[in-house]
Amino acid sequence: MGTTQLESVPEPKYWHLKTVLSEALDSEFTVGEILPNERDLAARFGVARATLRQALEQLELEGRLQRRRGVGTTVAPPRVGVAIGTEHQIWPGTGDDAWQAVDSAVAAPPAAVATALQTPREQAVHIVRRSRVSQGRPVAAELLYVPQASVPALTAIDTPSGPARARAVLRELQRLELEGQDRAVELGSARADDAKELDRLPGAPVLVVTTRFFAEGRTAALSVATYRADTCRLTFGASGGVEIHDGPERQAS
Amino acid sequence: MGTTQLESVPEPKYWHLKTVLSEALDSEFTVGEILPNERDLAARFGVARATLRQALEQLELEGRLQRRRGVGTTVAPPRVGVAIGTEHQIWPGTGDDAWQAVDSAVAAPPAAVATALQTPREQAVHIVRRSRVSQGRPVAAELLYVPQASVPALTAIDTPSGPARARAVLRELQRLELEGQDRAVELGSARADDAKELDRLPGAPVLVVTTRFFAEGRTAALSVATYRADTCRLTFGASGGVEIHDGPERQAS
DNA sequence: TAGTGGTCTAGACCACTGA
DNA sequence: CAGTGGTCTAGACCACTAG
Repeated sequence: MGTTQLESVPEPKYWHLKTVLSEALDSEFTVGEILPNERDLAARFGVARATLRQALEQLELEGRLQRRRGVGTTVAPPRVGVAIGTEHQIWPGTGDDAWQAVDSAVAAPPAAVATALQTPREQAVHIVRRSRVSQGRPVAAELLYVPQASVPALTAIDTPSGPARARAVLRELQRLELEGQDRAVELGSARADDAKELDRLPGAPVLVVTTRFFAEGRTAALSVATYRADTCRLTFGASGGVEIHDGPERQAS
Repeated sequence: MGTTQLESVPEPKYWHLKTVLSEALDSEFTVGEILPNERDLAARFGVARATLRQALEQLELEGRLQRRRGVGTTVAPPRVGVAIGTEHQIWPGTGDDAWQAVDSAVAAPPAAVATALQTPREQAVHIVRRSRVSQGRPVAAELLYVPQASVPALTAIDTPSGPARARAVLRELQRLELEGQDRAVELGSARADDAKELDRLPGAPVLVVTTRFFAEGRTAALSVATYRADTCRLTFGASGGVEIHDGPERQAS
């Protein structure tokens, strides 16, 4: 019996470190400020650099910090609310929807995509690459898969390459009557190509938004958009966004 | 094995390892199968255990693996699609919506929550805890914040504690006319209490779904639900879900 | 109690950035 | 070029689970 040390579970050092740093960020740092380098920080807290890095990684995952090789660690601004749903209730590319067409090609889709599109495997589809920028920062990279059956007027020959070609595919797609759509959000890690476009390292955490567009009784297009998980908050519904989660907030502004 | 390092850019070992393991999971393992332990795997690939762990962590983040201390590493089943929006287009707790009321209390909310609710700081609110189970596994833990003004008929005294009290709050809430709602999804890391409920370690990656419920011209309730990011795919819209992202799929079955 | 994953250390070297 | 974060190593011990 004696002392009740029920929850005297030794808290991991990196967890405690994260808490301490998090509070320091709230009270002693401003957005954009550069933190001391990892070696100094580790020494200051009396831990190995790897342990310090474990705490920093968590904070970066939560959008509190931003780290760049060769530069340093800075205090990240609050996550930017990115609207999902409003500009996608319609065909992609309709109106100026914050997306910018980058490129387009005709190629066989990944197996999983072919399954969702209900097209035979090895059946080439249009693949349109788009990127989304918000407040001057790249926030998302998208691959849009469009079966050739959805844009029958397009022939591979008479269209230019690059952004113009991508826009041509989107334009043709908009001729169909959109009957519905389907969306899913899950956590993923950035592929090398997406990472480059998002200005992150490969493997960076991303929110993968998969959207199926239905028309003519089938899946007429499939969008796979990867959003930077560290800097983005995906918002759904009418108003702009919610400024909430569990952690303490930076400021009211 | 001899590593193919003939790439122009030296690919990190853990990244290459992850690719190799991912392909092995597709071809040589079945769901639920136990992998060799980390020390053996590291030796087999000729890397340090920390490096091997970096690859495993990525695969776990992507929902390919499941690791449990004291047990081992197993091949995870495909992510379960969890519907968001359908059972939340209405007041929480309406119908049997897969959520289970756990507990309830009256306390001062976190500062960020008070801001969103537009209630004065230090103003106590009802806090209802619910958990969501899908296919026998806990997938989400929710904290629902309800200002006392939204449920005026409730007095703190005459209601029992525990689940019954939680259900009473929900029941009162449903008397209001829901005027709209607002949702946001972002990446977070599990707090200690949520982690315990989700059967994960603190800091585990979670998808935080924040929903504001509007009634009587104000925010009548705020829900903060944390979903296991490793096992969940949040689905929106009509049909059940999409089975797609970039990675190769396990099997159709 | 044996075996697992989780944490931690104290180094080393590499890739990248900016002056 | 110097300084940063990113990768990697070879250990050690701890917390947890199950037989």
